Parts: sequence; C-alpha cells; structure tokens
Amino acid sequence: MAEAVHRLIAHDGLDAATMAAVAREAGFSVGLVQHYFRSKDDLLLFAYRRVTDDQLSRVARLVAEGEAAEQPIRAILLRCLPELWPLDEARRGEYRVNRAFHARSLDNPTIAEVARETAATVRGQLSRAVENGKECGEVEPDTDAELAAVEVAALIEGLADDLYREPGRPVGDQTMAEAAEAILRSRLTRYFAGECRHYR
Amino acid sequence: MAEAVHRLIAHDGLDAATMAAVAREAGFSVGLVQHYFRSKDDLLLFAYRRVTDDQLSRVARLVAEGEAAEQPIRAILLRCLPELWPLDEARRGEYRVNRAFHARSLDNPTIAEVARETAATVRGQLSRAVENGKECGEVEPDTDAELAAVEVAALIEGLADDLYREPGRPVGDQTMAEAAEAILRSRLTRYFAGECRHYR
DNA sequence: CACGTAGCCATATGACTGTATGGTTATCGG
DNA sequence: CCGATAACCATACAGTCATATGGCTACGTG
Repeated sequence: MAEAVHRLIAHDGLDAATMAAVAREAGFSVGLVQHYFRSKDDLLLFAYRRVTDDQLSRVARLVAEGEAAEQPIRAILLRCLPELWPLDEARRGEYRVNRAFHARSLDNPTIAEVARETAATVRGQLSRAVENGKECGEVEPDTDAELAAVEVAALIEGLADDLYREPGRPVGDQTMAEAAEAILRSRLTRYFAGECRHYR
Repeated sequence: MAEAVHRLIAHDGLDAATMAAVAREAGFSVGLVQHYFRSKDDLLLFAYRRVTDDQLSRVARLVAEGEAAEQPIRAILLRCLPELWPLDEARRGEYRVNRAFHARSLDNPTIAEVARETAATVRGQLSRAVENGKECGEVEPDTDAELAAVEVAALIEGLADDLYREPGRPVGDQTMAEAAEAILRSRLTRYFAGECRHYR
C-alpha cells in the first residue's frame, strides 16, 4: 500500500493519493486499506516514513561500502550525498514525494516532525563526518563541524531543487548534474583538504 | 483577493484557499471572485506571481539602495539575499506560500514555469553580480560566474528551509539565523575577496 | 463445537469542492 | 434617456472525498 501511495504521488501528486485511488493502485478494496490504517493521515505518514527511511538507508549503505574500501571521508561523502539528488527517474519520483510531503509538513505537525528528524539525521551524519575528518587529519582542527554540516546539507537540498527543475539546462559547458557535483566537490574539498593519516 | 489567498495559504495551507474561503476572507461573494478570475487556477497563479514579484522587487530595492550608497557588491548581496529568508512572521508566511506553490508546481506546468522564471531571475542577478565583481576587482577574474550563481542560489534556498524548520535551534553558540548569515557571508567573502577599485 | 478475531469487501453517508446559472444593481458613453 | 457593460450576488449542480456501516469468509483457541 505504501508503494501504491508512492507511485501515485510521484506520478500525479499528493491530491491523487485518495483512499480509492490507493486501494485501486494496490489492488485491494477501500475497506482493506481502512483496515490497516486508522485514517488517511496514518497511511500518508507511514508512506512518508518509508521513503525517508529508504533514502537514509541507501546513504548508510554507500557510507559502509566506502568505509570498507578504506576510502577517504571526502570521497565517501561525494559518493553518497548525490544519492539524495533526483538524478534518475526513480529518484525524481522520490523527490516529488518528498516535496509533496514537505508542503504538507507546513500544516501537519506529525509530518513536520518526520521531516525535521530526517534533516537532523543528515546534518548529524555530516557533522560526525567532519569530526572524524579532524581526527584522521583530513579536516583542519579548528573547523566548526556543526556549521559545516548545516552548509553542506543546505547546499544538497538547494541543488536538488535545481536538478529537478531543469535537469537538462547547461551550466557553462557542463550539464546541470555535472555542475552540481562540481559544486559539491569543491565545497567538500574545501573542508576535507588534508590527507587521511590512518589509511596509507 | 490575492492578499486573501496569501493570508489563507500562509495560515492554513493551500487546501484552505477554496473559492468560498477566499471570497469570505476578502469580504466578497464567490460570484465576484469568479467574475475576476476565470478559474481557481487563474486565481492561484495570480496570487503566486504577486508573491514572487513582491520578493524580487524588495530585493531589487535593497540592491539599488546599496548601489546608491556605493557599497561593495559583497555587502549588497549580504544585505539583500537574506530578504528571501523566513526571518520574521511576514516572511515566514511568504515562505509557506512559496513552498505550497512549489509543491503544486510538480503537477502544474504554469506554476512550474513561474517558479523556474523566479529561480532564473535570482541566478541571473547573482551571475551578473559576479561578473560586475570581476570588472571592479572584487572577484578573481577566472571565477565561473554561472557556477557561483548556482551555488549561492542553492545555498540560499537550502538555508531558508532550515531557518523555517527550526528558527530557534542553536548552532554552536549562535542562533540559526546568525549561523545562516555567517555561512552566507563566508561563501560571499570567498567569491568577493578583493577590493572594489571604483569607489574610494 | 463455539466463538472471537483478523482479513476482506461493497456501499451508504454527509461534507466539501469548483463551477454554472440566472439574476439585480450600478455606471457610463451615445 | 437607453442600452450595454461591468460589478456583484445567492444558489443550484455535479462530482469527489474520507469515513462509517454492515456483512462476508476463514481460522486458531478455549
């Protein structure tokens, strides 16, 4: 059912995700959807949580892979953060779902709380990455980790909007996707400028 | 009527802006609203345009003031860009309206076009600011103006989200607003590092 | 066997929605 | 003065929505 909600919102917007439409899309009756979800808000909240959890766990997997391969933190971040960008049709759908719920979070405290938690998680991971970087020598010791985390998180979000809006627009002689990655890389390179002294 | 739409969306979300509610809020009858707007979409589009025009003209005014006072470009940008942030109740309302329409732009091409134009305008102004900075010596001549504009625009947008979500959260020993300004300043100072050779 | 509970469904209900209709009043150019 | 056009209104209409209702299986437990 959550997948049905995802598909409907990604394809036709939040308003398309009515109880009847969700039931039809999932191949069940309206009654069954009601059986599992006390109200429509419950259903939407569940679906939203699923999307954010999905994104965060994909990022976590990429981080783990990078750590296993003993890559520098800078490289790991540069690999995992664009996972949050709408770079293919699946993630463009995810973006649409996210933005739809983002709007709903303006009036729905429960959804706002999920959005807040998700943002805090990303920021927390970034902040921890910077702190780790200080320990291993990639980052200057006097860097404000929290401030850097806020900046990079904001940058990611803002670039996601641009990427969605005009994926094909050229920026100079690059594609928008290349430009976004270049911007992210230059920012990360600024914070993670040193060499890790643990791995070789 | 556009003001009524603004108030309703800012206070209770896009769904609250029904024809009946708008008419009541504006003190007119439903029929009159219909008299001036062919359809609800027309009404919403008009209201959205008004909000974005408002924001852009406020920014333009601040830019003009800064230019009149012969301030360096860096200072002008640092003064006018936070105008787009939800730093007081009025601009928080504006933010809510913007985000509501942002979500609607996912399904409504006309609204998407307005959003695209607005983003392009901001980017264009930023890009021009960098080019001007090159001429007057504030900016390194080999800076990619377009790339810098994309980065700063994305940063502004992303920070706006954070500012709205948790205006009171402390970042280190600063408020969120101070942190956002510090981040913006450091980014601007990086691009506009030189002295303007025209004034003084 | 009984029986409660979970899974499952079709349909009724009542509240809202945007828009259409058919009007009245006022303004103003010829 | 006359007629057209704009301003303005109440209400009807057709549709959609979330949710409530009542009933149907099937199954595990006492």
